[in-house]
Amino acid sequence: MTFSEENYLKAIYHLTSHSNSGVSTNAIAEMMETKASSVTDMLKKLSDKDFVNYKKYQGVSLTESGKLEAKMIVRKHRLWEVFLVEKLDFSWDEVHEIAEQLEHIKSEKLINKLDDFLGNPTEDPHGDPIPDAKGRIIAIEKQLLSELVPHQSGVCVGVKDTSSAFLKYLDKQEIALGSTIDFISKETFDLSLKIKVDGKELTISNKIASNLFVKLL
Amino acid sequence: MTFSEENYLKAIYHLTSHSNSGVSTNAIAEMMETKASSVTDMLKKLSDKDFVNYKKYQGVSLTESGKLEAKMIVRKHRLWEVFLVEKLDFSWDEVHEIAEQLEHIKSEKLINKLDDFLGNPTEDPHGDPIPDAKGRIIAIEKQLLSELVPHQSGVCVGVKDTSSAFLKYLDKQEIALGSTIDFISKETFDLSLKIKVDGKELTISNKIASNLFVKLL
DNA sequence: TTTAATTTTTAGCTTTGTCTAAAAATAAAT
DNA sequence: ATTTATTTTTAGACAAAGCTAAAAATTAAA
Repeated sequence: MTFSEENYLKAIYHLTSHSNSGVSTNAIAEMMETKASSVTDMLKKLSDKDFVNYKKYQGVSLTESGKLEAKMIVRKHRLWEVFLVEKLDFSWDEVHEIAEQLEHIKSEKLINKLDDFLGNPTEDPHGDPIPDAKGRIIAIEKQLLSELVPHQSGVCVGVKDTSSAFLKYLDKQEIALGSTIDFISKETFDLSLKIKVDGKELTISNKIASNLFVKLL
Repeated sequence: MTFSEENYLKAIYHLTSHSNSGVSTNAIAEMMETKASSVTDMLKKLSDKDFVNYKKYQGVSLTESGKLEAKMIVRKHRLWEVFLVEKLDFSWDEVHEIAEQLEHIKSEKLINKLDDFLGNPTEDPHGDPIPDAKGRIIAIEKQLLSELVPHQSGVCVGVKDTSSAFLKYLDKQEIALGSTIDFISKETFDLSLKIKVDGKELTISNKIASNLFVKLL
């Protein structure tokens, strides 16, 4: 399995995980920052290897085998992110790029030993679940902060947007995984939210709120 | 810099490190398990990028810039090997292949943080020196066990052959880095050596002795 | 010092993954 | 229900890195 094939599988996995139907050639091209024609070529190859169900013009979905492969790549990516943050003291906005490289290292023994070394974590530094060695995922119950109604409270358990810009914003506002968030009120004009983060009052835009996952208290 | 370019630089580095003259196309081809024609192609590319001094039919050597690149790859390889053995509990015969992949991960920050995390080791699990961030190498004084004369003693500080077969043999004989080795006598017929390893008497072939580095006591 | 053997390079082909441009299929709109 | 727009696929080209086979240069041998 080449790096490129792995990246396609991962992209298809992420595009289909939240909407269990097929995904379009264009959607993959956009996510991979490549051209639709390149995607078509790769889909043929992945289809030959039975990693995807592909019929011309009909979109594509992962086979069981493709899904497992994709999960193993995600597993590696997220475990390496934990390593970088927990052991090497990287901040959560720096780890994605490096993990993009590390996720392609091939050694099952390595990844399972790394998993043990890290204490078998179930979430990565952004709150995303880490598949186990068999591809099982324990999904935590969580919702977007923007979906709450005033006077509800929760603990910050994840971010939807993992861009460096967003994560650095959160650092500046001292919002981190584990922070307690009390939803005080919503401004009807711009949908901005008044919240308390670990007791400290703060106003955030709706865009911020719709990228923060919380677990209700 | 591609993986392939990095692998060529590394090969040329290893081939020239112990004999500071140029190296032949064929020697590189043999080390890389590829064809001479492929080597020629790559040498042109590396020469264009000023990593090697190359003139047709005249052999090749590394430029300063090429040597530094090569050392950084060796640095990464050996630091990852330390990580695998010290932190993930791999044995010294398992780490080479995985480090061959990890050495190509691109992030200076990563490798320097890893270096610190490991306590800035100066040797890898096989006793080979680890270049520092600037490419400096502290060479330990060592010689092959086969070069000693009877009644000399030393501490095992490295192996020349790092093949899995050899390392597993050493494990079986309980010879490890740090073992004290007393050279008792040499058999004139087959040049085999009678030695004591941490006090325990043992006979080893000359082939074994000429792949073990010791530091004289 | 020619001839023979070896080494190295060139020329041309293959595969992988990408691209552009054009054709075909599907979806949307009048 | 056509026409128009969009999406997707095909066809053909390109760069990277490898290969084989043949040519050129170097080295060794007679």
